[in-house]
Amino acid sequence: MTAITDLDLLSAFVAVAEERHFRRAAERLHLAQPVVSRRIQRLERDTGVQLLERSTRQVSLTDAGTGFLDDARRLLHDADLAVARAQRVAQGVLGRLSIGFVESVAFELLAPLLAELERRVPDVTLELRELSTEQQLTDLHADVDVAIVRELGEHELSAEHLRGRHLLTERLHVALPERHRLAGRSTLQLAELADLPFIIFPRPPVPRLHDHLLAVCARADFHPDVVAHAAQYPTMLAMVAAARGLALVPACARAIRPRGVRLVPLGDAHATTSLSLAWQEPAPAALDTFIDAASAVAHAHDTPREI
Amino acid sequence: MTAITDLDLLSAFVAVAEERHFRRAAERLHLAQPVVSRRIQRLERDTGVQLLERSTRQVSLTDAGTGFLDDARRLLHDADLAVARAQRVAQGVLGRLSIGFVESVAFELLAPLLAELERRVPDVTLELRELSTEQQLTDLHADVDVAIVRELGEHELSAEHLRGRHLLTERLHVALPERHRLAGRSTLQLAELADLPFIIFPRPPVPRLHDHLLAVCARADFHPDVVAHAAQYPTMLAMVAAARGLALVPACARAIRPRGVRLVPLGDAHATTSLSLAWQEPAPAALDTFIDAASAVAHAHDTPREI
DNA sequence: TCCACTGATACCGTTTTCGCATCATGCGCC
DNA sequence: GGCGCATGATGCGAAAACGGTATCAGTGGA
Repeated sequence: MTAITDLDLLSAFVAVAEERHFRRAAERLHLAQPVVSRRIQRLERDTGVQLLERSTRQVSLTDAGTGFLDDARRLLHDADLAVARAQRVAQGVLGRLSIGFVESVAFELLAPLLAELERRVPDVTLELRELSTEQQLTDLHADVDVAIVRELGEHELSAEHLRGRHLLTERLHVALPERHRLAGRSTLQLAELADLPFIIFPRPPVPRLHDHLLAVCARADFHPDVVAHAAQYPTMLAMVAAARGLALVPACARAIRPRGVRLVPLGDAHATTSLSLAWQEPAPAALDTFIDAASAVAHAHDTPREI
Repeated sequence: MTAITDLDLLSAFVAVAEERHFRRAAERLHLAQPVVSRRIQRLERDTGVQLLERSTRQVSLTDAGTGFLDDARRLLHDADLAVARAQRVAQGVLGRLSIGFVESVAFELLAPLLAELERRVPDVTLELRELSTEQQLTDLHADVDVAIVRELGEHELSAEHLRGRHLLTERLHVALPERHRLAGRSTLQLAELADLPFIIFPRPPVPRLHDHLLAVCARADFHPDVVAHAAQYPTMLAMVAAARGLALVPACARAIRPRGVRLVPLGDAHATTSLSLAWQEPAPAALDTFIDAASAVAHAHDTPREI
């Protein structure tokens, strides 16, 4: 098998072919002229093909050399390109990133986050998957590189290679039918809702938020009177609009402007809910940029408004 | 500039990536295992990118390595391809050959010659140019790699790097109007034509054939009574058919079966005309095959018939 | 005829690279 | 749970490869 192993030989050949002069080619390559002579000899020996016709007065390409010149240039270029691509993947500016997120992220956060990622890493292909928090933490290493989840506890990060980071905390709001007697209030206390009917997230599919909201109520010393369950926000808010009960939702639910529903912020200090990032090591290099972008976008949404 | 110079590093990387095992990769490459370890290290150092994740128990590709594997395989393949192409050009089975030929070659010789070349060197692109002998010998190094010419003298080959080779000799025929009194003869002697009117090739565009035919007549001790000139065979034979005169043409003119014209072979020993190849060094590698094919085709046409 | 200039070669010191032997580490088995 | 085996990494000495300087040899022009 006669094959090329050293791209320096190709560089020498390209230089000589373009300069048609061994000494000038050597200068271009910052080498002594005999080195270039030997590289051309080695290239011709390795390929078994005479590529250059040379006398002491002039250098010219053979037919085989003419064709090989194009191939050599392309090979050198492709080699550089391959290295550059690998470097860009390692830097996280090229590649693929699979992002999982809970439904409510799509209300406000997702659009500016995608815009920011497009700005920072346009060559990273994003795969978006709307999933529940539970599904995401389970599938984390399979389909999802990074998850945006609700109510991630610090203690959960002890799992193997599981890492997490708090993103933002938002105030809980009460969703009321717009003709409800409390709908005109600018703020409410949980205690005022103790005897009212609640629509709440069902435990089996979304246990985390279910448990969190019950815990929030418990800190206000009551157990809500649950009259219905809904696993998605539009369903839940439609039920509120139909005056079946009221619901506790994150502030970002305001963004979907539900018809016939008023959202009133809760004044209780602990009436909040958090969004966090979670991922599993090793992660794609684009993750760092993603975390940065997500934090920036969350911060921009967080500070101007009250939590 | 961080770049690859050694394709052996890529081979090592591909082997390790495919085997996911340094020792097996080393065996595949017929190397000791430490060599492979160091080649991977060198590749990662040269590119500045970690391509493999390796513990003592398993080897896996990083994201950058996964993409780089494809590029590395393609680069190695392209390098082999480039060498193979150059070798094929040097062997003359790939490339380009420009063939010049005089008009009469198209009558008989050209078709089987092209078929033979297609069979022997299908990847050689042929450029065909019908030109006079004079034009070909002038343009030889410019546009035409090899010329098929009439009446090439040995003394002409003394020119710089001009080479030649006799191809075939064919008998001259007399072209007569089919109702001419001599048209029924199976053979004729030049001396019988001494007083008849001749149509002949004009000297300026085709001096070689003009001079040759006059010389042939001179050896039969007469100077033809030239009543008209024609530079192409169809024109000349149309004039013969119109009974303007008679003409001397090579045997291959039979192949065009001119209407209203009879071709009668000349019995004189010297009443022949030759086709030769001419080329200029250096010539494309495909020339050898061409000479071989042309000789074979000429021989096949030459031997079954009388010259 | 000589000179200037070209690519090829000889030689030498340095660097690189190879293979062997060995080390460090991590998983599995008893 | 400690021992053993397999794996990739490292140390080292010998050999090969490589680059640079000096020089040779061929060619074309003054």
